[in-house]
Amino acid sequence: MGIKDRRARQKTLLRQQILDAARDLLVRDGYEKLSMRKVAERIDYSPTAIYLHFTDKQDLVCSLCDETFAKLVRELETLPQEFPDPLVRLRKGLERYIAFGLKHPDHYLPAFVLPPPDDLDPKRKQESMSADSNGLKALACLRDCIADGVKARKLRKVDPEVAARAAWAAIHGITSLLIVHKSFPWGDQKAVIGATLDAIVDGLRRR
Amino acid sequence: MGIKDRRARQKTLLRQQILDAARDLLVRDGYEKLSMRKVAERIDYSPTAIYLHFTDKQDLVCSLCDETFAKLVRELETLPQEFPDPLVRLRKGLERYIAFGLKHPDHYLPAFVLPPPDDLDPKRKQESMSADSNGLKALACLRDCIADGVKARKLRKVDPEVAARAAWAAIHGITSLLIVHKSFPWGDQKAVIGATLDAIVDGLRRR
DNA sequence: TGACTGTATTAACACCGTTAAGTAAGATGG
DNA sequence: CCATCTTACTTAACGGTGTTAATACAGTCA
Repeated sequence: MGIKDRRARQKTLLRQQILDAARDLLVRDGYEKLSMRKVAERIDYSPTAIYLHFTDKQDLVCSLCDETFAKLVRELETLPQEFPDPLVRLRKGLERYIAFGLKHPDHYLPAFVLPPPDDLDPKRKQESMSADSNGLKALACLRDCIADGVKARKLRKVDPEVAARAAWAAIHGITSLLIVHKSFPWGDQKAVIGATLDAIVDGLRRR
Repeated sequence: MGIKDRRARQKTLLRQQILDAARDLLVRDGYEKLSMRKVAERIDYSPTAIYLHFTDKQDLVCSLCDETFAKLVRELETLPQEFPDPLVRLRKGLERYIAFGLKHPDHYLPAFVLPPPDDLDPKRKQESMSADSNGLKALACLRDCIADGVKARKLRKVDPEVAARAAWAAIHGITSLLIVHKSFPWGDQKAVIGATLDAIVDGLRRR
């Protein structure tokens, strides 16, 4: 039954072609310029062909985002072996998160900043935020890091779940602001980033 | 020469009508549903009539945002007399900022979260981010509060400008995430907000 | 060979922001 | 009072969007 296989292979291949084209457009022209028609044109298919692989534009963008999440997670997962000390690991992890966002703004934007187009479809919501999604994996890295720090008595006895969300909020804040309001008079960007990181780490450090 | 006056009055009146209609649509149906045509329909004018009062959609939305900023600033400016102690004032101010965002998500979204549609026109950028804009006034409140705290030796000797931006980033992070990812499993929202505020305030407190 | 299956296309719908051209009413100057 | 001129406004249209329905066309299987 190799025929079905070949069909499936071709299908996933085209799917990846679509994803690649969309990502290209995203990186090159920015988020608001991305359109189904342009993606289709780039791969020499009719616009409707995309709908055989993605239910709609949001689905396409979500798939892109998931690839992005996966990439971010891959960068964060190696942290424990790189930095055994939970304190420096925390710092480095936060730094790496911000750097990732600033390096891939057009991925960060749809994944974290922009509101999901329709708040109505609950199926997709669950799916895009399910427990094993890459989106939550990244947060889990942070949570584990904090939990380790608490265990090692280097951090205060906080609820790692809550503290991770708060820390995430803070680094998301600086990341998204720097991306979205590029022309804001930030002064020394690195200083602002540093101050944010200091606040987070100092706020959690045991004293 | 009352005629010119009356004309001008009518003009600003219609302008305000447009703004009100747009705000209504924004609050009622959310940001992505806002369209020039719907605004026009709501005030019984043709879509193009709006262009006599606003150069384009971005201009309209920016004007809405500015009204929003003004409202926020009004809520923040009274803080010094309400809370003389810089430490509690800082805390209350941050709380109030977050509450404002959560209470008016459809104002907060275009004003702070969403990317300005085109990054090309430098004139409007300067205008919307000029030193005396309401957007910067809010940040100035925060900066002054921190500066007061440093002077009163209640806060560490930080650069108020940098610290204010970092603190802003943090509260913007939690505010925007709560708005944009409403269905995220936040657990106890208040706990996360509290943890963020604790981190900011504790990070700045003198010890 | 004929029916079936899945892939891809064309045409169309209902929107969108925005512009160009035209209209009609009211103010102004003679 | 009439002609002109200004201003407010509308209609029609352009080029774009996401998405759907109907259709053609290939390859697979009985």
